[in-house]
Amino acid sequence: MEHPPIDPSLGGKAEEQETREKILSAARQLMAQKGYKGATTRKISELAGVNEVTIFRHFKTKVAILEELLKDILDVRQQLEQGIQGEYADIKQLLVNYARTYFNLLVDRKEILMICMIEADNQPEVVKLFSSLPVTAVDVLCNKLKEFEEQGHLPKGDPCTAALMFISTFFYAFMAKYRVNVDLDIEEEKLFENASDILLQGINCKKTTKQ
Amino acid sequence: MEHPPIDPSLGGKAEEQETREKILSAARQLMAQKGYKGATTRKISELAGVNEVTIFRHFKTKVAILEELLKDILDVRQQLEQGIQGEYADIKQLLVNYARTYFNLLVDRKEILMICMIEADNQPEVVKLFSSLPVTAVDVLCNKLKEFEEQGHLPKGDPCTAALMFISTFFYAFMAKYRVNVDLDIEEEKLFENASDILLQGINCKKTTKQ
DNA sequence: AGTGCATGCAAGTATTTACATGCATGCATG
DNA sequence: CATGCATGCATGTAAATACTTGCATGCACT
Repeated sequence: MEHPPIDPSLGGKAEEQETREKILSAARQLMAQKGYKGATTRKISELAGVNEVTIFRHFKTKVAILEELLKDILDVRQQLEQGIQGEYADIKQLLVNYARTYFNLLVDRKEILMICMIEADNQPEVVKLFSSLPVTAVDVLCNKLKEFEEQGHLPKGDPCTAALMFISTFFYAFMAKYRVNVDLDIEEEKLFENASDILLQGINCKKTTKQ
Repeated sequence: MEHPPIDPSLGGKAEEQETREKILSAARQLMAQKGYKGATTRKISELAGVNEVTIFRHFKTKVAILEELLKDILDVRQQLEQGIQGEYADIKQLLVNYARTYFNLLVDRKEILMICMIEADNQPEVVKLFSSLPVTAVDVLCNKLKEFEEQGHLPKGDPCTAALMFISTFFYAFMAKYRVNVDLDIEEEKLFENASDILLQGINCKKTTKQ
């Protein structure tokens, strides 16, 4: 019923794109909440504001919608590595920045991540997609910490566990906020900062750090 | 078809209890994997090795099964507090012990926790049940750390974030292992210990701690 | 004016699913 | 032996669900 703005660069496809996007968006939202089975094609069509048949004109089957949605998780490593490459005043600033980058990546993909989590056992490939984000985040951070250790900027330790703890913290904060709606009683920026402090100094350590 | 061993203490109810338990166990397993909708009464009956009708002789409706399952999460605080009360050689030992206690509590309830996570948006009360475990774990640990700070065993800091980081680590490890089947490349006991070390000393700190 | 294309609407189909009913079986206990 | 009780089995039902088909509408572009 809606018609495309006259935009020659899009050809005649603007309308099609729009409905397709509306369907995908509605499906993403519903599947994240209710799971694949809970997101019926009827509900999707209602939320998208289109007729149910229209869904099947755009997607051969319901799983095709899911498969389309799942394409959005990939290529995360690059963004994470970018967030860790720049110049920072000190390691703490790097950590705070990395925490923010990672948390925002999670939030940007929250619906798809939820779908993967919920559907983990029904769609096996989904597992890899889901886990790839935190696993990559741990890996990238771990490598950076190792680098610091080799350069003498950090004492030798267990960078993998450290990275795991750091990433876990924001993974949990993310789940608490967007899946379970628990209030953690701490602002995100404050959490990034305090967690970075604790990761660096621990809770039992005098603050005697250089730089 | 099976008949109860002659056990007067159980009266004539042993048989009934047994099938009931078989149904609950099958439902727990399936719902944790496939979600509430994915666990059809037919599949439950097959896994339980009973006839589908038998399910409805024991439970009025399918949700009644779910409700029954959800009763198992409660009363966690007591167990967590017990695990933190005893005498320990040093704070690190206390942390390692607490980590183990918490992780085991998660593992013991893994199916129900997964169900809660998956069904979070469909069964609203479920959310509270699910979140209660990590939230309580953070709370109990946070209180203990505050106590240490007041007694001068730890410098003043941010015990809440510290507790959150610690609990998050094992929450993530738990999810990785039991939901996503990711191998973290570290044994659990080792993880408990290394995480405790890092929480206490950080990664940028000379080991000059009294305990 | 005419053609194509995306969509809406009404109706239908085959399957799945939660749940019901009636009947038969077999053990246990009085 | 008789009664009760838990279960199996066959069958049924009403709703939901993924997906189909046929037809009408209205905009866009030629």
